[in-house]
Amino acid sequence: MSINYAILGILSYKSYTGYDIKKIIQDSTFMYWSGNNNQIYKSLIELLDEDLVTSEIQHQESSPSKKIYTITDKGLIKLKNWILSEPSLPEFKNMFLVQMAWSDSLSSEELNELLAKYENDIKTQIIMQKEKRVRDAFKPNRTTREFRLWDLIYDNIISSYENELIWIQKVKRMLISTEGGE
Amino acid sequence: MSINYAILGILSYKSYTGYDIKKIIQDSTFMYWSGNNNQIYKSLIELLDEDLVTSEIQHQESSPSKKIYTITDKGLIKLKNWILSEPSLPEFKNMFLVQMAWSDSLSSEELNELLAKYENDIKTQIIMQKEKRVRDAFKPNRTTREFRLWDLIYDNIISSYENELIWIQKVKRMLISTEGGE
DNA sequence: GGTGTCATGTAAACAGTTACATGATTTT
DNA sequence: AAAATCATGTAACTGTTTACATGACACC
Repeated sequence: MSINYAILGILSYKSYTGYDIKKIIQDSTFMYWSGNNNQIYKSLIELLDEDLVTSEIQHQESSPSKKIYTITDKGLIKLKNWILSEPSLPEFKNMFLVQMAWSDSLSSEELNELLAKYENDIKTQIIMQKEKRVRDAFKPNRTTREFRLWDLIYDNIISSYENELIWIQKVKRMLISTEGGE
Repeated sequence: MSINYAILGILSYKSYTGYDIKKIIQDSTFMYWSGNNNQIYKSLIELLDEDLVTSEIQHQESSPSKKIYTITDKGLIKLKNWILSEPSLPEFKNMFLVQMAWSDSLSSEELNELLAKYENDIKTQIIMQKEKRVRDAFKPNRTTREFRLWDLIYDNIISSYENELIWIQKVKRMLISTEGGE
């Protein structure tokens, strides 16, 4: 499971509990998994079985016990090998394109409304992602280079949405400019 | 299942067999499902159960029998309602960003190599997607507007990859310009 | 007194992929 | 002679989501 590498990465930064990891993944845009319990706790069991992480139980008064996971040397090697491995291509899954593919059955008004809704949703996303960039708590910053790498990851996400915005605005222009034409 | 709407859309264009639909989806970039048998044939059974499509068996000499699926009025209504419904946001799933997040553990050379590989893969994709745009067989074109809509879908895919290329080139510049710095 | 956070985990359902199975015809 | 295409379908597995379950504390 690819989420295992995301978790190994997080643990290479610092030791965490499953609950911590869950929150980090849920709050992250680029670590795109939902981060539900089932995924995280199952992953951690797998990583333990493969000796890529160890766990230490920490009892607390008046709070549930924690299991703190720490990456092993074997885990660090596995992580580095994966980082060095062939990158995979981004997956663009956009149900809106499927909707658009058959939207010639709509009237101009209906189609314009649909496009406007999508444009609005994208604009909202851009604002949200820009806020996230400023507010996010989990942002490794051990070296100047690491800080820049993480900054560029935020750039990627924001520019993806901005590119989508430019595209949908082009779509609107192209369809309005030819309305009723031919 | 969202693929059901993609199939309804295809059948709103023309009646097809499961095998035809499978090939259309496999060849399409924006209909992003793998289009394996299990998905298609299961979907078609569901659509039949809900009376959104009907099937007609066509026997052929010296070839396996076909089941030709045709959309019903109920199916057309269901499709139109879905097209008019709230669009969902695009999903950008990019494992490369996760790789990059922890790549400060690499040397400059290793990192540059990783970035170069990704840049190359993206460039290849752009060429492939531009070829697909020209060569694709399945491209509804019943009205000028429909032709334009499909053209804009191709634009979306290509511009997504082009945006990714611009981004990775920026990443290279940003990291090289500060190499060894601070 | 209800909701939210901390912290672990499991059960059931749904979605998706890979591989298997059949059998004829066509292409290399 | 082998591989690919046409055409249907199933089995087994993997991955993902939603919901359930527990229990204490903090906040409103």
